[in-house]
Amino acid sequence: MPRTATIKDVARLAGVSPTTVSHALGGKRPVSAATRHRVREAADQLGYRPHPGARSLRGGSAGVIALCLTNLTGGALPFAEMEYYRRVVTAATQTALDEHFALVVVPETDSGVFWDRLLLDGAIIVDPVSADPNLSTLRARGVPCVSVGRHPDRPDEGYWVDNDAVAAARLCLDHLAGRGARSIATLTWLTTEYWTQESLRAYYAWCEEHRQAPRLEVVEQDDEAALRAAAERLLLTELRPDAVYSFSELPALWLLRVAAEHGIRVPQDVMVVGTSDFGLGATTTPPMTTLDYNSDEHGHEAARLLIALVRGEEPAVPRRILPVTLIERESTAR
Amino acid sequence: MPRTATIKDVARLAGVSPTTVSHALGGKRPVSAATRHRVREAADQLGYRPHPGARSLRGGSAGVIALCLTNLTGGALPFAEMEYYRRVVTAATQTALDEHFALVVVPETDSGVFWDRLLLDGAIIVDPVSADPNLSTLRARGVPCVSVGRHPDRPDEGYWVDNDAVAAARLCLDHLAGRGARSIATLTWLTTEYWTQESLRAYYAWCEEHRQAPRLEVVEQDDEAALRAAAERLLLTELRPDAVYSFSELPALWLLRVAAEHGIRVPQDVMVVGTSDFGLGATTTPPMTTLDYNSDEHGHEAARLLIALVRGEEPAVPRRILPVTLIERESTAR
DNA sequence: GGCTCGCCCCAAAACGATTTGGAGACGGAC
DNA sequence: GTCCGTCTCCAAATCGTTTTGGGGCGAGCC
Repeated sequence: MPRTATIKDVARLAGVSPTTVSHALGGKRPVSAATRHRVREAADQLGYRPHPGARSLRGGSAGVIALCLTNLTGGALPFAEMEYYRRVVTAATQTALDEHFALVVVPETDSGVFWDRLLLDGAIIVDPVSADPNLSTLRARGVPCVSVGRHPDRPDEGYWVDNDAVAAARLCLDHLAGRGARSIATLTWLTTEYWTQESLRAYYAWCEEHRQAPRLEVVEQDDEAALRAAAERLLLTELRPDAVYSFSELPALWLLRVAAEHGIRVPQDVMVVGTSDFGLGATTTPPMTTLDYNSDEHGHEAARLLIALVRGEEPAVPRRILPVTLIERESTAR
Repeated sequence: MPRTATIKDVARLAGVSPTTVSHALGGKRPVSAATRHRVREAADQLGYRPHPGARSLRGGSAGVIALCLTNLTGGALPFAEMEYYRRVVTAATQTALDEHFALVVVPETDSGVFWDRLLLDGAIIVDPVSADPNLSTLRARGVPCVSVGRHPDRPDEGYWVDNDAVAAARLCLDHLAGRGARSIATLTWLTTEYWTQESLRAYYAWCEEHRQAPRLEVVEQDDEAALRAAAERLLLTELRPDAVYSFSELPALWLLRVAAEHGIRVPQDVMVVGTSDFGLGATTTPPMTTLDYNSDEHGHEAARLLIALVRGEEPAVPRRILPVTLIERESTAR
C-alpha cells in the first residue's frame, strides 16, 4: 500500500520543520516568501494532502457538510420528485464549494452508522417528516442542522428554508377564480410534509373567505391505481369541480390523463394547476400551469445558513420563507 | 460547544484504563465478562462514539465508501435517467450497510475538494465518461475504485460491473425481427458512455449478419427540440423503418409522442423498443416494450466488489457482465 | 555596548483512538 | 519453594496535523 506523503516528508524535502510547513500552507503565521515558495514546491512534488482525520482531530472543522434525502430510499415519494432533489443538491453543492466546503449526500436509512462514521460539520435535512430519526439523532449529537421544508410537528423551531405555502395557495386559487372558476377542488398525497398540511389550511381559509364549499381529494397510496382512482373520483362525478389545484405534480399529471381518456376538455371543462415545475408541465397535453418551487434558491439558502451556523455565527434570519411563482400555461387558459 | 465523550471519559467512569475500554468494545483481546459489561454500561450512559478521525488516523479503515454520480450536476443526461441512479444508490447503500460500511453520494464537480476532505476507503463511479477526472484523481491517490459501466476508453481495465450491451442488442433485434420487422433503425444520444458505443457496434454486427442496411438516428443535443427533431427525421420520411430500437429511454418516449401526433400507429406501422425499464414504459400509450437494466443488481455487485477490494481481497471476478431482460408490451405486440 | 524589537523558524504538546509489550495475581505441577 | 501458564488489565507509543511558547539573530536606538 503506497503510503501518502505526510507533513514531515514535505518538511524534510523543503529543509524546514513541520511547523513551518503548516504555517506556510495554512497561513496562520507569517513565513518568508522564499521559504513559503520552497514549501509549496515540495508539497506539490510529493502530492501532499493533509490527512482529514488528523486535521479534524486537532480541533479544526472537517470542511464537510451532509445533505440527507429523507425520501431517497423510503419510496414514499415517486420518481417525479427526484428532479426537485437534484436541483436542491446541485445548488447546495455549488454554494458549499464557494465557501470551501464539500457536500455529500447521505441516503436515508434507519441506521445510525452514517452519523457514526462520517466526519462532518453539519447537515441539511430535506423534507423532514414527522418521526424523522436523523434530525433527532443529529441534534442530540450537537451537529448543526438546517432543514429544507419545516418540520411538520415543530414548524417554529430550528433552522429552515421553506416555500410560502399560504401565498402559493392564494396565488393559484386567485388565478383560477380570475379565470372564472366557481368550484375549485384540491388534490394531494397522504403525507405528513408541512407543505401539504399548510397548503390545505390555506385552501380552507380561502374557501371560507370566498364563500365556496371546499372539496378535497386524497391519493391514498403511492401507486398508479390510487392515482387513477383519485383522479376519477374527482372528474367522473355529478358535481365535477370546474378547476383543480394539486399540491403535488404527479396527481396533476394523472388528472390530465384521466380527463383525456373521458373526453373532458382542459381547460374548457376543468382547469388544472400543478406544482413543482421542472419543465414537465410544458410537455403535457395541454401544457400545464404550474407553481415553480424555486428549488435552486432553497439549496443555496440552506447551505448558506448551515455554513454560517458551522462557523459559529448566529444567523440573522434562522427561518426563511421563499416565494413561489406561477407559470401560466394552457391548462388554465380560458 | 458540548464536547462529546471520549474513550478516557468512559474509562474513568468504568474504573478501567482506556486500553481496556478499547478491548472491551472492539473485542481484539479478551476481557472478563464483568469488566466488559461495566464498560458497555459506561459507554451507553455517556453516549460514547469513537471519533472517526482518530480511528482512521491510527490506521484503521474509515468504514465509508463514496458513490459518484458523474452526471448528477453535469446535466448531460436528462431527468428520466435519475430513477436509474436512485436504484443503484439504494441497492449499493443496502449492501454497504450489510457489510457495516456507510455509503455517501458525491455530486460530480471538477473540484478536487471532495477527495481532499473526505475520509473514505473507496469509491464507486457510475457511468464514467471519456475524460473522467474523478477516476484518475482517485486512482492516483491509491483509492480503490469500481465503476458501474465500463470506462469507454479502457473497457478492459480496472474493476467494473456492466450490462451486456451485445446480448441486449441481440435480444431486442431478434425480438423485433421475430415480430416481422424488416428494417430496424436505432436511436441514441450523442454520448461517450460505453453502453451506447457497444450497443451500436452490436447493431452493425447484427445488421451485417442479417443482410439488413443499418439506419442510425442521433439526438444531437440534450433538449426537447433535438429529441423531437430526431424522432421526426426517423418517422416522417419516405423510407420509414418498421421498427426502432432506442438505446435510451427518453428518445423512445418522444418517438411514441411524435408517432401519435402524426397518426402513425404503434405497433402496426412501427414497433418501438426502449431501454432502462423503470415502470415508465408501462405508462406510455401504448405501453412500451423495454429492456430492464437490472440496476439493483448493479448497485449490489459494485458495492460487494469495492468492499472486497477495500478489505485487501483480490476479487475472483474483477469485471462482471450482468444480463438484461426484455419486458414485452404492446409497442411490439404485432 | 547593551537593550529592545521584529522577523523566521522550531520543539513540544495536544487531539482521540488502537496496539504492542509487558506486569501482577493466581493456580497448579513438580 | 519454584517455575510456568493463564487470565486480566495497563502504560506507552503511535498515527498526522495544528498551535503555543519561545529561541536565535540581526537591526535600530539610546
